[in-house]
Amino acid sequence: MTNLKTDRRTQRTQRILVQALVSLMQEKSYTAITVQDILDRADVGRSTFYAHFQDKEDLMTAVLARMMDGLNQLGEQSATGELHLLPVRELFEHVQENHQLFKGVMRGQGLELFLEKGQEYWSQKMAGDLSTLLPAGRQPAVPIPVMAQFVSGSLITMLRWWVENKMPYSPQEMDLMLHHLVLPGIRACLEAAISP
Amino acid sequence: MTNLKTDRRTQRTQRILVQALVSLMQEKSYTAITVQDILDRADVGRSTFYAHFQDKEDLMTAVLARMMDGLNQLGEQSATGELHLLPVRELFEHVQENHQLFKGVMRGQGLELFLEKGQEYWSQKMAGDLSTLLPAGRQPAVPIPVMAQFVSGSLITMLRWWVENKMPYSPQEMDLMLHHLVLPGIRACLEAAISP
Amino acid sequence: MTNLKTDRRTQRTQRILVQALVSLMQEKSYTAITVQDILDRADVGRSTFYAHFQDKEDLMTAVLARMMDGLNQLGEQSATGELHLLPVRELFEHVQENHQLFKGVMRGQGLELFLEKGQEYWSQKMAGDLSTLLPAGRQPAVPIPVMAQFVSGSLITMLRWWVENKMPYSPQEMDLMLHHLVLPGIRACLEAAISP
Amino acid sequence: MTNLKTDRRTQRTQRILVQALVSLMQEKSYTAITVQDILDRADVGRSTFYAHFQDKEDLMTAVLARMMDGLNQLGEQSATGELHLLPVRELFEHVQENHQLFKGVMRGQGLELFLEKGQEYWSQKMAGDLSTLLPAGRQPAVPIPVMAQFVSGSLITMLRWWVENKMPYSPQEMDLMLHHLVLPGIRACLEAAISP
DNA sequence: TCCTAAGCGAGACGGTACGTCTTGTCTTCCA
DNA sequence: TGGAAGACAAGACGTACCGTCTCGCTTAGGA
Repeated sequence: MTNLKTDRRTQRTQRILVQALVSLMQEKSYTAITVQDILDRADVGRSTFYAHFQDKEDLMTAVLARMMDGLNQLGEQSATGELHLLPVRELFEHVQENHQLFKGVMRGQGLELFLEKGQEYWSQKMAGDLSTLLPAGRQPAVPIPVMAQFVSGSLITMLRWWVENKMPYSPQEMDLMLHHLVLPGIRACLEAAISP
Repeated sequence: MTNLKTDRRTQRTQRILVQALVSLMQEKSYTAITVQDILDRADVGRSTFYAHFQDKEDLMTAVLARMMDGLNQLGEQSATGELHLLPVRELFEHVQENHQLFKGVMRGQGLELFLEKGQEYWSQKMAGDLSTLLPAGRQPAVPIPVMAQFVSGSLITMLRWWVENKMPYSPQEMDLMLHHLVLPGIRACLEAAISP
Repeated sequence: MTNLKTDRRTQRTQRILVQALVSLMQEKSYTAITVQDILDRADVGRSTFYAHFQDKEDLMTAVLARMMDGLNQLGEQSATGELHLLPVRELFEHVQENHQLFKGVMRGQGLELFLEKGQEYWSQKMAGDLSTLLPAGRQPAVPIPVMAQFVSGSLITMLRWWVENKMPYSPQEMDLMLHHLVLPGIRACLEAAISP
Repeated sequence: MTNLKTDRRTQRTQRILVQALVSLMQEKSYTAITVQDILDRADVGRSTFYAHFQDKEDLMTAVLARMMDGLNQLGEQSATGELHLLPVRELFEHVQENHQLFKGVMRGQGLELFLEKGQEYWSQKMAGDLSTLLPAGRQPAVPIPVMAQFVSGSLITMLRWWVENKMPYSPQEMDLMLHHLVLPGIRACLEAAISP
């Protein structure tokens, strides 16, 4: 079988392309980057690009998937306390280290993709966590999906605001403030749950 | 003076163009709309368009400004109770009536512009309202701008989620849920304010 | 009656426009000149221009008519010897004095108009002169219109070449050379005329 | 080498474009032809056009170069007698066969290009031929370049007149008449040459 | 060792949209 | 009330990208 070789080459090319896009996004916004820019940076032919990805957006999706994987590992590592729902500090630290990249991601059309993927990812995670926190056999005052959306939305909103405004607070402070703002509402809604 | 005539014509043209874009956004996303589409719909020459707006984005800004003006009036009308910070119900009702338009606005590159303008608008409004609620001579546990960003972010996030998911709850319910989720955090932060 | 005043204004406007085009053609070719350029130079509104001339070409025709009138006067002044058919020296002298203008006229689309008008003008003049030189009741070896076309064509061709090549000979020399080249052929054709 | 393929494709595209322009010029004047017209006729994309030619004029130059090549071959074939300087009959015959094309070439801005290229081509050819006819070590009464310009100018002038006036004489007649008109002058100037 | 099929670079191509530019018309104001 | 000012529709221009394609080169695995 030729597949082994093929697969290895294939994966290498895709990795190179992803890296090229990441690298370019440190310099300009996703929208401003042309396919040609990526080809030049990756030293890859046009047809090769389109053999691996449908279009620029498809490649961006792969980039975001990688990012999400990275963030995911953060969550795994940190122990999740009672209502310490999200590894906020770790998240902000990680973003701080790659703030150029995140700035690129959050400008132009990339923003929509990021919001979509990010929201989806965190809100599902949230939904799961919240379910376990809910006393068995009770209905929360606000449906779980809405709460999940609220939490993940707040998180991403603040993240975006933080990066756009040159990270005026430390990750530790952001963690504290976010929990101050979000937790009371969540706790109230969980406690106010109604027995069915 | 020639200005009277000129101004009247000028305003008429700009209004027509804005209406054309709004009308088109009921049908497809902002990104998918071509300048030519707008010209055809508005029955306007290409050069005329570029005489009034730098590009499509510039026109979109004008559209959003109009929208914000419309929303602004909602806020004026409703009496603002103690912590009934935002006219959430009215807002969701208004969006419900124009949900096609809002869907268009929130897709593609329009989203970024909408978030930018919307966030800015609501968060400034919030910052003002919160200041008045803060007991005089006290520092809140979380800086006002952060709180304002949190509230307006939650609002817009939920709005977006609501429209994208086919408005599964009534405006009244959304108002209730949002206040359940947001207010406890705000109240806590304001009460936890520290005397300087 | 307003006609007097009106006519005077009308003529004044037309004169200003003609002068504006002439003035501009000292700087760039007829083709490169836009109607807007003319309006700016003449300090005249757009509609005014189109009230007086159909288009740029129409104005150019007026300019050329003026030029032809000027050249015509040259012909009148000089005594026409036996076969000294054309006032070549005077013509080249006149062109030399306005060579910037003529350069402009002979570039771009202006060339076509110039050739058309110039050819027509000179060749008709030629046709008349040649008829008188032809012994009565004889047919020339070459039809008069062809001869006229030949002479006027040679003249304009040489004129064009002379200006384009920075006028390498004096008007006196050009006169001499042209007559050396053209006259023998004409004389031969007239003498070889056949009795009908 | 990849060049072979590329060159072959490149030449094919350029040929198609040239043919498209030629084909269109049978129908309307060069000036009236749009780049889009050419693209449609050639079934070629806009960018492809601009990859091969700077603009419409550039393509026109290529068309004229082809025409000149065609005319050149006429000259090669015909034996050049003593003072039978130019293959006039063959030239007029060739033009007669393609008179639609030539009419298109000689209208609008194409005329200037045609005159430029044509004059240049024939006058250089003439200059060469005349030099060989000049008795060695003699100076002609009129400089060779001037004579060459005169001959080629007369030729093109008559050609233009002939086509514009619906070709009222046969190529054979035009040949005869042109030689009647041009040769005496040339012969005189060559004979009047002065020993240096 | 040679052969062969796949991955790949290079880049020509058709197509679409852009923002600029110029033209000739048309409307509105002003003297 | 007739002429000037200039906004406008129309549409061509040259540029920039896109996604498709054709072509040889390279290279690794099986014969």
